[in-house]
Amino acid sequence: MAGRGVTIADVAARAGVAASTVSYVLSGKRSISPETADRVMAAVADLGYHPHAGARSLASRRAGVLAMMFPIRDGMHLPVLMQFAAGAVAEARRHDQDVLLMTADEGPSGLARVAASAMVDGLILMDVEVRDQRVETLRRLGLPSVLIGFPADSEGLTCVDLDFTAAGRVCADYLAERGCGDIALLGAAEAVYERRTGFAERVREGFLSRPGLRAEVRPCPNYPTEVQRTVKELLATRPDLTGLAVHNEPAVGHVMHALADAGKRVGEDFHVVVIGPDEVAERVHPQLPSVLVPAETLAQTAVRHLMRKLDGLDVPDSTLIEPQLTLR
Amino acid sequence: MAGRGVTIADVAARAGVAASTVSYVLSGKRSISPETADRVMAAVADLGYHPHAGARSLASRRAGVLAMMFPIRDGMHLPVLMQFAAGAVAEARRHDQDVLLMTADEGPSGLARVAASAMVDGLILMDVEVRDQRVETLRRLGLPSVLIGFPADSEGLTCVDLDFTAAGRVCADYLAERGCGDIALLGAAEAVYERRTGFAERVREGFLSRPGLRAEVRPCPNYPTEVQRTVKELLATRPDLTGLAVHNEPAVGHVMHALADAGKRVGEDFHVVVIGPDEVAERVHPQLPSVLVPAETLAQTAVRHLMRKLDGLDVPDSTLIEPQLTLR
DNA sequence: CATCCTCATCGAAGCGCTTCGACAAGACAC
DNA sequence: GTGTCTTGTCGAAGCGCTTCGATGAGGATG
Repeated sequence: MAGRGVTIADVAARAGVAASTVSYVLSGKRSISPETADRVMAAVADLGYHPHAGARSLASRRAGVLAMMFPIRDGMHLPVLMQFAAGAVAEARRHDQDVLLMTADEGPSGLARVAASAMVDGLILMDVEVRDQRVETLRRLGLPSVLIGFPADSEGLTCVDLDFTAAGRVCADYLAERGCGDIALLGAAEAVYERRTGFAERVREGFLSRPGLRAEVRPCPNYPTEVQRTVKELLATRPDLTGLAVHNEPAVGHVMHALADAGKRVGEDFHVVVIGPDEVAERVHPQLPSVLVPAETLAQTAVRHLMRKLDGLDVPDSTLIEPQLTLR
Repeated sequence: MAGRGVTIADVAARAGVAASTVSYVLSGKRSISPETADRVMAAVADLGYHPHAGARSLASRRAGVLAMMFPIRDGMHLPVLMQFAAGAVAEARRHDQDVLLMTADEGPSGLARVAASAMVDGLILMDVEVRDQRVETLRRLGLPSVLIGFPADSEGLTCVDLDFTAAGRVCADYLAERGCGDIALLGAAEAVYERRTGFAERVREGFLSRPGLRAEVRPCPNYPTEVQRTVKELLATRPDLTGLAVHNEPAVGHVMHALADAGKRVGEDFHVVVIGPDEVAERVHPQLPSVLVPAETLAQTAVRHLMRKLDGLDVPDSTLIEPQLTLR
């Protein structure tokens, strides 16, 4: 009943077959008669057998483990990462894989280590930047991988990301439907723009793409006082503004405060929509509609793509996930 | 230079020694002459050798991997988990260990699986509850482990947690020092209290322990409208209240709003302190002081304790981490 | 100068699994 | 009844590493 120390030989002995037969029953790689298979499975259950992961990976050259490398860095929005991690683990388990956690500060050498030690079969790289050091190493290692985000040169890589253009567009649509003709997007902090120009650009593009609106995009710093100042300036220069999209998680609370100070009644004569995770939009007053990064879907997609690659199947080079608008 | 496929035999050949000698150089388990060691290390570097993790774990009965099982559940505060995860990975790497990510919904059978497959050497169980199903399995498996949180019966287990009593006390102290004589603690949602009575009790106890204050503790639901109602009721029944501690992350924004509605000027004639992560306290206006769960310290402590256990060393059964007050 | 240590190194066994080739035993054709 | 396929099973080799016992070369000792 206890699992510790039960080997395939024990199972074979109990079922009265050879060890290799047990292996074939478990992997299904050769046909085995139903009677034998039943006996083997019964023995497996009785003994609580689980194959030794190391032995298996040594013999089969498959570790049954995926690595997930995620960023730990200022300005990262942690809850989304966590949802992502949870989604990835759940999906990986459906494919009988486990997930090894790595952080970006291990850098390229971390990648080299797990690759060379055959510790993992594949890799998911989160929060990939336009110029990402790890990408070159990744190419060289030839370890199957999926990236979340797009590096400058995504040639030959498999990338998955939120469709930020669509996200921008969804926000503009939402505001337009509320009757706003004069709208603005309060963007991410400069630092984020610098790191990931592509993604900020795409949101801008989507936001400005709806015809018939006076729309503009402003970057916005993270510090509370500067958020307030930015909002005040915006309202001063655009007195007819009635709709605002905020794509800057830490700023949302302060934006709301500044709007209240300026006498705007959000949800009535003024409309705000957030691009960001649910918590941020829920924890302000009034609660706001939001376009969220569907972390779980992203994670699932990434893991599935990776599994397909491990199985030698084709996957699209680039996959964009539709944003979802949640009304509150 | 590429690492893939380089074996200990390759290193041995290049250094002109036996494979076992390479192994001893790398592990330090037998004395090797400096000259030989140098030659071996040079070969290792030249070839980019990393031992095959599976082979190593098979031969040495040590996987070099720690499992971290964390909860995915409503009401969990995700950012803290993430900080925790990051801290654990960082500390684990310092001990040359990797971290396998598991989620609580794998339950006891997940523990059995990783234990029996010798995939991990030890286990960190996060967010342990008073009545936790996994604890019994854990005892039976005999896998070295460290728990974050305290189950009802912690006999024979190694547990680490924030010192919640101290956290409650720190809040009361902060408010008292600001001249508040009449204070209250707005607690967590009922659900959390039900699951983890111990921890809520301890905060209460600490908060009420400071003599000379009129203090009370109220549970508080998560929904915005109910938060507002709770605050209103509180202010109505206790007109002289000038200090509030909030131990409920999603509620903080709404509490601030309700206080503003009631004409309280936070930071001036009224004081608020948060028990929770930095982000929550930073993203409201005005920013609030907070007592944070020192996730990183907790994670480090947990990993260190686990490593000591793996090395057969003694660790205290129970460790309480001091809370930290951050002023803003 | 023979004896006994110590130190550095080697060779071989074995960890638990997968996989390849071999091989009986039927099933089928002729 | 001989020959040819399948089908189900077995035995053995080998994955890359650690570890144990053995060995040989010097030093120290008497």
